[in-house]
Amino acid sequence: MARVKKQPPMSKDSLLPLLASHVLAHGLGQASLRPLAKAAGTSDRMLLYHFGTKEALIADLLAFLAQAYAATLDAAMGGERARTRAEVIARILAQADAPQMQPFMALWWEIVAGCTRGISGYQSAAQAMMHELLGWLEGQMPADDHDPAGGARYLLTLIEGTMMLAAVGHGETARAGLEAGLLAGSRAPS
Amino acid sequence: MARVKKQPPMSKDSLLPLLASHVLAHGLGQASLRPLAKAAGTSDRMLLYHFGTKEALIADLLAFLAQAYAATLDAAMGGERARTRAEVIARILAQADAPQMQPFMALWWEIVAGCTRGISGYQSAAQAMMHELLGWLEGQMPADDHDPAGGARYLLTLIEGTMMLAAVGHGETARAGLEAGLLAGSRAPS
DNA sequence: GCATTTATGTAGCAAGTGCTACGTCAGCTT
DNA sequence: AAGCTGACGTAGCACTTGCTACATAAATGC
Repeated sequence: MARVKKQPPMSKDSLLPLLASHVLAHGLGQASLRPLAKAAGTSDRMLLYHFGTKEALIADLLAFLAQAYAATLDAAMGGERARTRAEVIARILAQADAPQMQPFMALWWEIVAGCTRGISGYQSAAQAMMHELLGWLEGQMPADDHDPAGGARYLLTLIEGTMMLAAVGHGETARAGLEAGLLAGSRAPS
Repeated sequence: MARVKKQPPMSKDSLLPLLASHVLAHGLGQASLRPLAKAAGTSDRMLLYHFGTKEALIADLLAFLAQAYAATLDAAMGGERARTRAEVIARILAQADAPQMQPFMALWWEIVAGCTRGISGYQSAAQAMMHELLGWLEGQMPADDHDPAGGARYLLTLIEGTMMLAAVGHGETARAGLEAGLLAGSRAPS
């Protein structure tokens, strides 16, 4: 008799990737137990069995997503160093526009919104992602940069501002601003 | 007989301020008809009667909030011009930290998140708010600034990046970045 | 072999969701 | 006076929400 294949018994670790991809596709705010369960091939009952609470599930999920984000960043990391700060920004914005990053971007603003409402899991996940990005940025700074640490923070601020403006349809505004600010600033101002 | 005082018959215009203050206090994502109605002193039935649909209500509400935001900005506008870009930023960040702006900030990220999910009302409200802020910024630029238009866009990008980092608890990162970038850039870099 | 733990299914509950059906009562027109 | 329309209240519907009660089947320990 062909026995029904017993899949290895479904743990948090096996569920999280499925849940994560569903959240990346459909958003965090609309994530409720039954749809999540269907996406993972189980029932809401089982999600609560494994995670205890929806809140705990979301917290675990955010931690997992932060780690997935770090991995995606690492994968996109390659290439030699940029030579100017403007070049660093250009590269990163190109990366951020890549389709593989889009779901993360959409998710990101939901996380930021959650932070302002004071939910603890959100705040720690957001800080982890920012920390990761900042570390990556420092590594990307030009070799001859004076103050790479401060510069990375400065560029991070510019980048996040640009992403936000892009998210609300003011991408052109940000691009014009970078043009006027960074390039004018990096050239010798007479 | 003391007649029951007929209050002027409750229109969109009389409802919107009440709805807006409820949303500013409790968030946009959790706003459902019955709580909104209670905050406005009516029933869900009446909200739908006046606005037709929850979606339409939210759209009207966002438009109203954008206008309220503009008014709040105008009220905070006073004073003479700043002398350097760094001073402009410092003033605006001080304004943004003011308690009266806090509910708007909390709301703002929900709007941004909504934009990335493609809801039309969100996008137009967000663009209106950004347009307003950009206009205000241009008026605040130092009198002797070369390229005030481009500079305002640059500063807007920096400001929004700073606000986001602050929202997720990386406010220090942004402050350090501004210190390293703007101040170092405005001084003659030898 | 037997008992306990672990993993899973089925049903359901109380609360909340947007929205509708239907009745009522005032004011207005004719 | 009759009829109509706009403004409101009361009930309710179908559905979703997070979560629980209960049963069971398999794995595991002794």
